[in-house]
Amino acid sequence: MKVIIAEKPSVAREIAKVFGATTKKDGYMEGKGYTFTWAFGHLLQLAAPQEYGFYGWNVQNLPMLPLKFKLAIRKVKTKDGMVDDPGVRKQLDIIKGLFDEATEIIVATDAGREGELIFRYIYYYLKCKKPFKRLWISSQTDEAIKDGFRNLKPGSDYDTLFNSAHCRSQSDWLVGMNATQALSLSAGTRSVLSLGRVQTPTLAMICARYLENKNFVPEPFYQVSIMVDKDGQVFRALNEEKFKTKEEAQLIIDEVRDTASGVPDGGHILSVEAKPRKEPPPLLHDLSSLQQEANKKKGFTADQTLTLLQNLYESKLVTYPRTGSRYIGDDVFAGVPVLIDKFKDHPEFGKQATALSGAKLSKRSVNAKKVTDHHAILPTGEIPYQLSPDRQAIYDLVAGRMLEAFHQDCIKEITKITVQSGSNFIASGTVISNAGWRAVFNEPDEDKKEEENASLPKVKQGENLPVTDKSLLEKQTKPKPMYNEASLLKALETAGKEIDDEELRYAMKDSGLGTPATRAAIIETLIKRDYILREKKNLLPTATGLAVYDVVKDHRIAQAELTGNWEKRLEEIRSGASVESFQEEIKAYTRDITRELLKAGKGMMIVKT
DNA sequence: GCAAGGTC
Repeated sequence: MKVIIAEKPSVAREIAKVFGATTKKDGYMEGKGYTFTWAFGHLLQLAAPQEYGFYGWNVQNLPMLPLKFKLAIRKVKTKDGMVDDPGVRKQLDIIKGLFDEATEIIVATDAGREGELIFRYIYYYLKCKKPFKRLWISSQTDEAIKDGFRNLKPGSDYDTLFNSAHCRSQSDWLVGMNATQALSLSAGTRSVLSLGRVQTPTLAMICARYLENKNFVPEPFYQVSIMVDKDGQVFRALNEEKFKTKEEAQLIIDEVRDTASGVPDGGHILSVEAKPRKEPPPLLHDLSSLQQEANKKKGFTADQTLTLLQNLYESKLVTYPRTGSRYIGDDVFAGVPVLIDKFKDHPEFGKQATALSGAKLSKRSVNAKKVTDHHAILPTGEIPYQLSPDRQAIYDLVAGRMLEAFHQDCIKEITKITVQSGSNFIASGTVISNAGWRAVFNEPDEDKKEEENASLPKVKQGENLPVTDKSLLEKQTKPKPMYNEASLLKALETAGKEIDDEELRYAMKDSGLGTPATRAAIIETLIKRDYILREKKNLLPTATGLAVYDVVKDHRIAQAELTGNWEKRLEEIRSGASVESFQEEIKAYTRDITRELLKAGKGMMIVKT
């Protein structure tokens, strides 16, 4: 008997379907001489400190450097403390029974570092010795699965991938457990002051932005604008120079040849530029972009969006939610026209779905090379029935984005009129001549400038028009806004570096902080620790958060670059570099940070709020 | 009581 093990039930079911195996058993399926079972993500984790003899929280134990890490069943919190998750224990028993009967195991966990770790931890925990082969696919279509089974790889091909995964796991344990105890013990508060490779740089970003915003000194500046009249249609034109003093701006005002100063046609049209601009449709959603959109449009937290999306996924209404890819492969794209047709009767999108039906679809989101473990989020085409309003809202964001992503470009007519009246003034206006993808949600363009005119009259170069008004604008420089969940999620993708270009940001995905699946949990952890709080939409540090930031801000543990460096080393391990030298560096770093925090925490000021 | 990673 061959046993196939997947990372999660949905994938096992997909594979079983391709084989034509339909017999459902408790915790697995079977048919055609194969058995299909699954994990639920990580069933096993590195054992807690007490499993190595480090009892209690005690300075004497630090740094805790286990000689050999142990594995333990995933825990759940109950009123009696942490206990083995009963569901996990049961599934492990089922897997053990199947492995015992197996002649061969086929590893079908997700094609990536963590997928490898999920299987290997099970395999080693169960002390299994059976031979195993690896299924390596990046799409779960029938064709991709069949293809993958024709090309099974030797299990040992992925030994170095496992090594890098295991190193990642141990390193996070060593640095996180030791730093957390060191700081908590030395600060002398009885509360937990947790630190970690991901959560601490995240906290640092929130605190740094908060302080920058709070300490920002606004500087006043002055600009001049005029109102110009074309046959009764009045538009605003702005002098683009920013002046530090009122007096300088006043000189510009004084030169304006407006009607009040006795000049009937004092606005000379120097030039009129009108050019169309194409705005391509947005990419399909991955989890992070959907969380950002849902936060902006509906005010949902990252955690709420993930929960709602998981619900929709379990109801088979949307594809796998925790994806980091905004693309689909050609195989999935082939099914998109049918999918679009399913929305012809949708109350909000019906018209757009009908318009798209049979039309040429944009292929911007189609790129098999950019599909990683999972493709972008799509509706499955199943018809939803009586969704709660929140679930419906998320479902509509997914469905609407699909229609947008395959729609035509939005064509904008951008007009720029330069008016001379003493100095030069510029009027700009954007008119959408063909809405394209923007017709789906039909919402105003968010990055429109304040001074932009809704529409501009037709004027000709060389014309002289009356200037009906002139005004001095008093403005102030503004600080960067505090982080909210949307802007924080975006910043985590690029580890705090500010990159606006969508494609460029996408290229940095692998060097971001955390993963799509964990970012919501990171935010919740910081809130649970009383490091940050939600105030309206913003995420603000608490006194405790700021105190922790103050202690760690100059240490590597607070810097996103730590993850970048680890990732570089882990990638080298994956391609065969020595595991030992990295492990020694991590141990040395653990000793350093523990020693420093034991000292630094003593001077820490925790103001209890 | 603690990390980050995955998922019901």
